[in-house]
Amino acid sequence: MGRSPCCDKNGLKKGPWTPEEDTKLIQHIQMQGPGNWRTLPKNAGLQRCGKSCRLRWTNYLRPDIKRGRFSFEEEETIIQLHSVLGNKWSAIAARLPGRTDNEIKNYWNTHIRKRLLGMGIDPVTHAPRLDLLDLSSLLNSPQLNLSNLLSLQTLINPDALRLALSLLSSHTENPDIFLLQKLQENHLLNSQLQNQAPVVQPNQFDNIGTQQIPNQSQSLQGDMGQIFQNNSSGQGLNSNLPSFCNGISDQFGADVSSDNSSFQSLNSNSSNNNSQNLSFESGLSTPLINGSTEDERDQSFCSNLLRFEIPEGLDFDNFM
DNA sequence: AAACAGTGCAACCGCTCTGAC
DNA sequence: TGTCAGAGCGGTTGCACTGTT
Repeated sequence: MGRSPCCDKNGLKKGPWTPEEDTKLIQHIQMQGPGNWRTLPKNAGLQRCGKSCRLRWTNYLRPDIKRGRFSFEEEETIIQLHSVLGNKWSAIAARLPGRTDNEIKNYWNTHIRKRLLGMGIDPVTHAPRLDLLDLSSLLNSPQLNLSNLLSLQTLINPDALRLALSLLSSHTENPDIFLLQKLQENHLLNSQLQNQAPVVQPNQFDNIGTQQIPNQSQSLQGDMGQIFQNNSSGQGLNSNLPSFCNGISDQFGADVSSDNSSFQSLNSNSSNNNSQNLSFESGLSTPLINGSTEDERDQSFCSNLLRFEIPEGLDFDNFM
């Protein structure tokens, strides 16, 4: 179609804005309003394209922009919204007064994403990915039993399973190698029986609310419950998780053993299969946590992440 | 003190969406 | 109904800053 560019690139300035340019833009918008962005630079006496002016204004100069470090509440809100909305940064920004989509996007990519990965949580699906955790520390514990291993199989990527097997193979005194081999065999069997990968893939839950969730995900709740149930007695997987993720297992242990509600979001959605009636209120009313150290922050961050539930009655249209 | 690597963020790019004609 | 321009959006880049060796 050959659409014309938004502006004539020749002679127009690019790169960082100077204070003088900022002043010109602010003064013009305060007097005239933004109006037409394409004609704005000329009227304001700026050697910039309209698009650059619009971005500068919306991302930096707007008077209602809140600058500075994200609070913990904001961070939690971002994570929770992202788990529902995905990379709809503008929709997320609409729920965070004073924050821009660009700012949130940057903060996600530079801080939150890394932290989630470090905790073994897939930043795309927000599901725990045990294959992202340190499997060697996980498997070197004598407390690992067949029940837990069989429970893990829906979460562990077959490649990670093979890796774990090889790790255990190097510890010949460890009797769990037999169990792991059984687990791998079971994996192969599942793969043959079902014409799909028997693991939780990153995008497995992308279509929650819009289509039927595979049975695989329904088994997830029971599996996770089984895994973390042992935790209440101080045994089981909890002690095998890396220290930075204690918050996860603590929370799971408590929640699952009491009411089996962890991961309810996945199942409640799959059973309801009705994204139109979901409400976001409880999802946004996150508890205020005053942890000040990074460790405390990570722990509560970790636990609350996995507690997130997509409430019934959420109306996605409100966010789009 | 200098070199290098890692990190954070503002700004840009290019595609998509939307509404006017 | 199709075309087009404006605006919005998500992904990416480039650079300044900071920490480490």
